[in-house]
Amino acid sequence: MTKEIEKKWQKRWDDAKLFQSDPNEKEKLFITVAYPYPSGAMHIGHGRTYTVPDVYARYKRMQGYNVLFPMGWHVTGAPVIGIASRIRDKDPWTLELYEKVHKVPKEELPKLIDPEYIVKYFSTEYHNVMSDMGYSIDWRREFRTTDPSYKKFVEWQLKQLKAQDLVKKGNHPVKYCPGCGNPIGDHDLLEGEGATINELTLLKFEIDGKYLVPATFRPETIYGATNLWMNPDVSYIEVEKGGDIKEKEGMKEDKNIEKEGDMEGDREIWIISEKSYNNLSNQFKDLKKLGNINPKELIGRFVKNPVTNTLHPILPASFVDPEYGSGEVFSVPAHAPADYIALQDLKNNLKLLEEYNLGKIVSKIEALNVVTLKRYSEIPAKDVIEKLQVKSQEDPKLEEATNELYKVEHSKGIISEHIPDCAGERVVDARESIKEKMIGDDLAEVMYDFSAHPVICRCGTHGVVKIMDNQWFLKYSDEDWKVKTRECLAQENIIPPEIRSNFDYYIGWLEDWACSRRIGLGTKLPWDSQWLIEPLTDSTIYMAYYTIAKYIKTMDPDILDDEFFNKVFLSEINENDSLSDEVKQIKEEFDYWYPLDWRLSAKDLVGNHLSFHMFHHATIFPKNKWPQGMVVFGMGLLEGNKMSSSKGNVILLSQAIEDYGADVVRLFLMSSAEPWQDFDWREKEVIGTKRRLEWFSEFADKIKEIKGANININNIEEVPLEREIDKWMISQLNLRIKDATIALESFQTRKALQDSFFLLKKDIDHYMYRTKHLIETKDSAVIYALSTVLKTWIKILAPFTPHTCEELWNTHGGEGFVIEEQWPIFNEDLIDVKIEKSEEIIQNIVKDIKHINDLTKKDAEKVHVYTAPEWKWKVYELADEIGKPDIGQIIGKSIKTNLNDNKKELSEFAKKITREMTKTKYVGKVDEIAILNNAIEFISEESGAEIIIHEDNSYDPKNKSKHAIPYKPALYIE
RNA sequence: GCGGGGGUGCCCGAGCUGGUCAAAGGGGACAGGCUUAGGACCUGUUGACGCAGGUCUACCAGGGUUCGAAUCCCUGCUCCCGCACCA
Repeated sequence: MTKEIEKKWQKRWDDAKLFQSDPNEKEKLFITVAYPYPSGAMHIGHGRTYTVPDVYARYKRMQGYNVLFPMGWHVTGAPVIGIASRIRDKDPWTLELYEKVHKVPKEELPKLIDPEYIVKYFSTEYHNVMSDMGYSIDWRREFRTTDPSYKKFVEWQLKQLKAQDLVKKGNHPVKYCPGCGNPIGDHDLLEGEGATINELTLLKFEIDGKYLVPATFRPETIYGATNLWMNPDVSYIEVEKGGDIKEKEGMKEDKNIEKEGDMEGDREIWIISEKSYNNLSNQFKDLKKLGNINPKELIGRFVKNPVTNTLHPILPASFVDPEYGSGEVFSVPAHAPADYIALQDLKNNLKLLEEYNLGKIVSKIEALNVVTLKRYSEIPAKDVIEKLQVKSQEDPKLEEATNELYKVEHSKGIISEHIPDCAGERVVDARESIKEKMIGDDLAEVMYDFSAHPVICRCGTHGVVKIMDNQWFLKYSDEDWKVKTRECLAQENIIPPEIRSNFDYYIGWLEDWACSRRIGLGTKLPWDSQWLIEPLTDSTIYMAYYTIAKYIKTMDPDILDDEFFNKVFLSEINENDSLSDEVKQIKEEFDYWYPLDWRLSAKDLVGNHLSFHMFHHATIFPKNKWPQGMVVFGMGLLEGNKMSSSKGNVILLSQAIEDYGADVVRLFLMSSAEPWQDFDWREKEVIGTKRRLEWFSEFADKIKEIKGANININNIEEVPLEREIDKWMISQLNLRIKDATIALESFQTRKALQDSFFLLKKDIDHYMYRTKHLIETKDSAVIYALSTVLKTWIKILAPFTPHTCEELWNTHGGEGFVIEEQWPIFNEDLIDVKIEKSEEIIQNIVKDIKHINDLTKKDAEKVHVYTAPEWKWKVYELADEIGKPDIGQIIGKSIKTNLNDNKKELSEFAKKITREMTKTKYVGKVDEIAILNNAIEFISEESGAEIIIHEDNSYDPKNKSKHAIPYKPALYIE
């Protein structure tokens, strides 16, 4: 039933072309949300992301804006290539994922061996589910990022950047699988997820004209080296470096290329572990394998320290990992707990000392201090080992000791006085300068390694760090560009505001970005066709493309040259231009919609997509075309756990629509959290949402029942309202409209619904409960109030639950589409705090009577009510004017204005009011007698007692009337 | 480490430009009403104490500012997120 209704309205909107937005005389609003990368089916997390802009778009249309809400598909990139090949290889994990989680039908599955088919299949899936959700998208502008005309657009953009000298050539390390011959991301890994690439410095220790090349994070500790470690049980090899220089050609082409050590060096022979060759050969491409070396022949011999020129012995150590670095370690016992303890172990290992005849050498080794630390001795490694009671090389606490010391030295360490050149410098600074100097003097090289081993590709091969060279980069490090981008940020609205400092941070932090790739779907670099444009780079200013997509999609791509895009996007129209009518129209459309008003996107894209978006707009477009606003989204949880397709912890959006209907899904997603917060899909609460929406649908029937006739919201019979409770209902309605409107203005969908749906529903419940004794009488004021509420309510909820609202609108006499109605405008005059107060007074009296009944364990038969006399109101007003609970002032002024002859009574009450005024806000005098009389039936019914309202205290046996306070009548219960 | 954001009642979560906050709303639990019955709906209870509408203790911990702090300031503890070549 629900489904039919939803389909019906979707078709009617479509037939009426409601969401096809073209330039007109109205004020425009252009909103986009990150276009999806369709490599899988849409789940409820995506549902939230795309519902928010739809709600906002619908809301703004009702406010009279001409809203453009388009959608496209970001299909460029590498992941689908991997997915396709895994499906081709019948990888069981992938097959199960696509069959069970993404629910791809059996007959479609084999077709997913084609990456193009994958994105086609899922972008169609996305399109269909978005339609089922009722999104108000202008589908005429739909496109994929592999469309020929889009490629032309991307090419134009890159050429713009190149012309502005914002593109350069360089090298970059990536995770790489030698087996597949491709770079690999985390999602391509069997093992080693989360491993990062660390930069190490490889130092050259000379022996016989060859080099041992241990790598380190801490080149400054070279001054504290005492020996080298090699693992006698590992195979080592000799490699020739720098013999072949054919790769130097690239440098001639581009003089801007940074000086790279591995290209400069002369021919050298290095000794490294056989296992590290795999990794190093991908970073130094001029590395050539020579012969094997027996480490046992080297142990006991001496190498030369590249900086101090001292000679260090080579010693055996089992802890040396042949896969890490070069499979060699230089030992700094003063500052590395592992080295310190390994040395201790060796000193005590007489057998080993004898085997290599090392006794004399080892006994002479003394730890050398490099770094001074407060509260540590000259040999901090020893301090830490003793503190944590590390027993041996094998002790697991050794790692903890190492981490602790590395951290402290990094953050607090100062280079000791006896170290030449950098004495007194902070460790962080000295580390950089020493590294730079050594590299400059050809005494060191930069190398990369994973933070954790092993890293294994899905194909089973061990991954390596490969230097991709002759890469193209966008110069996000360029200071002028950063300045412009910050300007762009400064003029944007950022929601939530806390994110602004994040953006600022990222703009500063971003360095040059590799914008070219070897594999994936995408556009070729216009000036270097061996490279594809990286998929974040091709999606920075695509919002501009939406504005003209409906025209250029069908145009011959050859026409779409630089001149065309320059005219459309960058030129000012003037009389002399000989633009064709077509180009002119396209340009006018772009100028109408741009700048973009709102860009919505997920939180994790702040550091890349969204920042790039600002970078590119800032440099390509003039200021008046810069984006105006950004809304950043939180994540989705499922029953408290993080949603993840790859772990199977998702509910597909199509499934949710099937189970609950689009409107329930929309309502839940919009009401359970604000867009930037994480929402949690809990089935129990979804069901609760469903019930409440049903209640809303049935509300009209309830009114009909009271009225005993059909309601026609187009023709509500107006009745003047006399009773407070009826005015109260209208007051609440206006209050809820007001709060919801303000909330929606800043995308607070949750607050908007909280006010306009959940709290308003409570108000209605209350009102109907409160007027239940009137309902049988077909009270015309009640019917009027409820009908008015219904009519407004349907409108307010229309952006959230559009199908339900259209249906209700349609079946209760509404004309046309409800989403074409004017958004309700609240009437400030009808929001009356005094009315609210009077209802509070009634509720409090009922509560108090019940409370007293409970305490006295008796049921009241008669309740006498006494209201506060005039002078007490005056005192309250006076206190309110003073504004703070200053008893002296309140009493003083009260006496001065002669409010009561009985000074004692006056001061007693003044004391009371100082306490009261911090609890209850003074909103002006209300006619308590009238209020009470209007509610006397209700109070009597609720309390089960006879209510007697006294205008004076002629009957007051227990002298209770003196307790009466404004807003708080005194009670005497019999 | 760098950067950002948090810690609220059984749970989730609002409030946080200081007083109307014992603290919204939802979920759960309990009681009552409606009803043949109810997981549906409505009403109420859900920190402690109190035989007259009140009092006390409370918003991570400790300190401070203030007539007054969940809300402002300092200190500590603790949790979450991002840190790149990837959408």
